[in-house]
Order: sequence, then structure tokens, then C-alpha cells
Amino acid sequence: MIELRVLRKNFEKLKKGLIERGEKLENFFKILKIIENRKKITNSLQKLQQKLNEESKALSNSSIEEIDQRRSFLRNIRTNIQSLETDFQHLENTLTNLILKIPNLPQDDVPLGESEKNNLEIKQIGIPNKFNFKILDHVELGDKLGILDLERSSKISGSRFAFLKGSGSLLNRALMQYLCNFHAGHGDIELTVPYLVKYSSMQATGQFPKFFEDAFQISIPNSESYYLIPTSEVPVTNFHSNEILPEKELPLRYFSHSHCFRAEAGSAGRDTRGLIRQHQFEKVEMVRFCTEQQSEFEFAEMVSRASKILTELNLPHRIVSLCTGDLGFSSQKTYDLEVWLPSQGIYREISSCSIFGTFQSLRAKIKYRDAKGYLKPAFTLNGSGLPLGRTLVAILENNQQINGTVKIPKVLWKYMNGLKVLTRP
RNA sequence: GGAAGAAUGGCCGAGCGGUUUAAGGCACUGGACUUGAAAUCCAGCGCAAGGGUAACUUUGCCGUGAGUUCGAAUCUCACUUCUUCCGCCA
Repeated sequence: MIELRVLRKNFEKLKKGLIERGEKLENFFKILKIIENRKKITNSLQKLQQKLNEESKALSNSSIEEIDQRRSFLRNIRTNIQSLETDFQHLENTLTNLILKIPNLPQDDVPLGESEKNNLEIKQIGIPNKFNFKILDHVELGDKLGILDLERSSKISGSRFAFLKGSGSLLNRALMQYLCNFHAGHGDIELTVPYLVKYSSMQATGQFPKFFEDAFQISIPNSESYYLIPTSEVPVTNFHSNEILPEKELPLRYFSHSHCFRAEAGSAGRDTRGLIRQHQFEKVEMVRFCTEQQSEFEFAEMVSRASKILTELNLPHRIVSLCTGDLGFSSQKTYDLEVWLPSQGIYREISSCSIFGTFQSLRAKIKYRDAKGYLKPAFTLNGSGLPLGRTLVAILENNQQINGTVKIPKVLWKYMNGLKVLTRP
């Protein structure tokens, strides 16, 4: 969230950022107007409050008669105050709702552009395999190997769900073990998280109010709704909400394996085939809290961490800097890692590493106390490391062989009970 | 599910209708003393929103939201969370 104080002094900067992102300025102008109104009301409200305080205080040693005399006059002031307070509250709510819909501003080093076409490739790692036979996509492979069942899942839950089976389940589990151990091996703290969260938690990380339609809502009679987490970023970032972190403990590095749930409201008809875009998937997520000075280093470390995993898994990939128009709502800079998918002949997003600045921590009230004793909002970052489904897809497609079998990357062997190749049953 | 209690600044903790302008302590910051440190002493020290170039100043904030009152941290009601006890169930 943009701080009101900062916003008021940087209208031009905000406007520039919004234009770069391709946002409409409608809300921006509404905000300007409300701030002016709010100023007027605040002034008259404060004057009345001051008067009432002074008059009341003057009465503290008065006789009953004196109090009786002044009563109706003071009561009148109070009524006026209450009516102004109602107006103020209304304006304040409108203002807050508008500000919550303002996205984060891009950092200066984010490439300008309108859409993903303008994203900037930073580097390529690994060389895509050249296959001298007709390759299969992961759905065909999964079907032939008997490890993926999409027909039965649609019978039970509809589209965008899947069953893994046999050594497919084992591979999924092995991948999770490998990823978690990889991050734990770097000293990150593991969290196992709640999958249902409150509205306020979704608001704190930036999913709500703007992307309410993308979340699964769990309603219970006579009670506040829960929401299924779209990523463990939500519970892990909120792990420290309303907290003050000791500066000497920063940076704090967490990782968490969780299931993720997304309604995919805006993507009907897109990626309907296979495991690429599911309502439910598993992901290992990195989440970090740090100071502004530490943030660029943490960001770079996170990107290289994800890249290292892909390299260990022997998956060709590239790193791309998202342009201003393609940046996520809460992010001020994002590097996507894209893995090579032979069946589609393109690089597909497999990890997204973002630096949020103070955008989330101002919403979630995550602070730290600096050396001078001042409270400052912490910087938050997160990145996928990695999603299980898409990684599975990449492993199957990149490691397929002419006889229809799939080689399992060496780093997973020890989690596969000795299995090194997936073969047809 | 039932009963009782609690929630105050970064932390501990007093206050339970009007000198609260939230005591006192710890922590922190600046200074004095010291070769340096510790200890001691002096001073400062919350968040947010208005006004002012600034010094400064006004308002709001004692879990959240309503209410009573000229006046609420203090009284009333509802809610949330936590603690203890009882019951029930994995």
C-alpha cells in the first residue's frame, strides 16, 4: 500500500508509475479530490473537538448548577461533532478502499513496456535438447506411463484437477522432498501453514480487494468467510503481520511447501490441457523479510536459488525481467524463470521472484526498529522454488526418450526408492 | 459446548468518571564523567491525521465496534483473541 503521507507529497511520481503500468487514472483523480475534502472536514472537526475538550475541562470543578446551565450548549457541540465524524468516516473508508486498489510502483530499473512482449531476457541457462524422434507432451507421456489420470479427475471435480498415480505420485513426493531439503540446506526456516485464511490476510499481501474473484471462498453460516490460499506467500508473509522484527534478525528467510488454490476466473479456455494451469497445485515458496539495504541482494539470491534448482534438475531455462505493464499488482520488480517446454517449443513461466518493497508490510504492519530506534516498514520478497506440477511437466517432457520412458534427474534418485527411469507398466 | 478471568506504548506494569498532559521501571537515543568501557548522573524517547518554511501546534488512538456522559483507559453492551477449569470428540 502506498502511504498516504508519501502519496500526498508525490502525486506526480505516483501518476508516472500508474501510467507506466498501463493503469487507468480514474481512481487516482478520485483520490486527489477526496484528500481535499477530507482536509476541510478534518479542520472543522478538530476545531469543534478542541472547543468541547476545553469547555468540559473548565467544568471539572464547577457546581451542579453551572453544569446544568452549560449542558444543552455542550450537548449541541457533541451532536455536531458526531455528524462530522460520520462524514469523515465515510470519506476515510472510500479513500482507503481506493488506495488499496492502487498497485505498487515499478522500480527505476524495470524495463518499460505494455505487455509480456516487452519483457527483457536477462540470460539463458542450459541448452534445450534436440530430439530426433516425435516427442510427446506431458499429458500423453503421463497417460502412457500410467502416472497421470485427468479423465477420472474431471469426472470427480471437473476441469483443472488431476490425479497422480503410482510412480507419478512418488515423483511428485520426491520433488517436494528434494525442494524442501534444498532450501533447508541453505539455512532457510521451514513453515507448514494454514490453508484457510481470513479476508484481512488476503488484503495484506495484495490479493484483495482487487482480485477477489480469483480466490475460493469458504463460507460458514453466521461467521466470517475463510479463503483458500492461492500460494503460501499469504500465510508466510502474514506470519509476521502486526509485529516488530529485531533488525539484527534480518534478513529472515522462510520457505514453505503448500497446496495452492486458484479459481482462475479470468483464464477460461487458457491452458486447459494438462497440469499447466490447475485449480489446485503444490508449490514450495520462498518468503523473505529484510531491510531496504538488504533487499537487492536477497532478490538476487532468491533468483539464483531458483535457477540453481532448475540447473540441478537439468532443465533448460531463462531469466526474464517483467516489464512495467506485465508486473503483478503488489510487485515493484519481478524476475520470472521460464523453463523450456519441448512440446510447445517455448519457455513457460515456472518461477516468479518479486520484490515488494514496503507495499505488503504497510498493509500487514510488519516493521523493524533500526539502529536509531525508529520503526520502519520491512521489505518483503518472495519467489517460487518451485511449483511441483509445472516442474513435473518439464521433467517429463525434457527427459523423454525414444522408447517412451522418462529419465529421472539424478538429484531425485535418493527420494525415488531406487527408481531411475519411469517406464510403461 | 459450558464457566471464570484477562487484553494499557518496543517490553513489563500502575491507573478503574475530571491535576492522565497514560505514573514508574526496562530497553533505546543524545550528553556529562572516563584512556576506553561498565556504573552513575542529566535530557530525550509512541503511532496516525490536520496546520506551519520552521521552531512549534491541534486532533484522534489504552484489543475491535457501538452506547451512556458536559467529560470515558475508567461505566454499559456486542464481538475478537488469550489464559485457567469442566464436558465432548478425533
